[in-house]
Amino acid sequence: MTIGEVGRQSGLAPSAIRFYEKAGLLRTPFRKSGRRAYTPDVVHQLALIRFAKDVGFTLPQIRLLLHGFPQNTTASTRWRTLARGKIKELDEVIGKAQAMKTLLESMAIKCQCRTVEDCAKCLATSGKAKPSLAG
Amino acid sequence: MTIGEVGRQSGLAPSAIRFYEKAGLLRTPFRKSGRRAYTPDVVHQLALIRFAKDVGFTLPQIRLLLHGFPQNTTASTRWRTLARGKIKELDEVIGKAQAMKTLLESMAIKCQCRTVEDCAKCLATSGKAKPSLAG
DNA sequence: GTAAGAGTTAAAGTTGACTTCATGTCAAGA
DNA sequence: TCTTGACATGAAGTCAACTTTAACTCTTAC
Repeated sequence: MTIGEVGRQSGLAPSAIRFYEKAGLLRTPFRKSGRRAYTPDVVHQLALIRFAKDVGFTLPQIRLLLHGFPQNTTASTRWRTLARGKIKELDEVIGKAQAMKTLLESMAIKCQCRTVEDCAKCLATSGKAKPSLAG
Repeated sequence: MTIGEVGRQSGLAPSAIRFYEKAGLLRTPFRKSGRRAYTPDVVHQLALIRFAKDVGFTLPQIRLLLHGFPQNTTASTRWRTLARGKIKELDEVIGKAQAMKTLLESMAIKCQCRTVEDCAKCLATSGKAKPSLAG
């Protein structure tokens, strides 16, 4: 398969496929007169990469998942190892977003300020009571 | 106050304060022999900017909040107007992150694949049943 | 034989919110 | 007076995950 065909089947731009290759996610395929000649299983590999991206992994993390463990490491072990940290990250994202939403809703409901300058002073005086988002 | 003092009081780098000025969040202050000379209320304004950032607004949105409405628009109206869209965005973020987490947990629990290549094929065959994250 | 279309590369551009750098000015303290 | 430190500016660098561009090669169809 040419890189164009792989792109159509996987829904990716050829440039993205080349990029994944350079990033170490895909092995360099055979070349036929200079051009990449893929076997069809690369489409599965790309689907896996997409799935990993969908659950939040970065490209370096996906490279780790694919090629960063001792060779006899099972896939389930690889997933579990990486999933632990990522689930933590996701919990943080969720918590932070919920805190932001709460803060925003209470602001939209309770703010009686006439000018934004009033808000600035209001925040300064009530600042200590505000829930913190830091972390 | 010099920009350094403002930075120390607001917890921001002077470069960030200059950046906010250029981005249209802060009005250009008076100059004393070329240097920015601030009145203390800029610290409140910066606290407000930080708060807006904390609840998820981008700098262009904050500029809108501060200077993008007719002058007699109340602060509460400004907040409500901008909060509506942002809350929607946050709901999407939360939903997406929760979906990612669910997918990741089920992967970590249920994956029995020996190699990651098996995962790739497994995803290809069961792909239609997978919950979509698109959107 | 030639033109269109797809492939190749390396390098630069994109977005957001800044920081860092290079270079220059200025002011206060010893 | 001289040094040190803070300030000024504009340009370039940062991160992620690609895309776009420029310049070139190669295949295929006519």
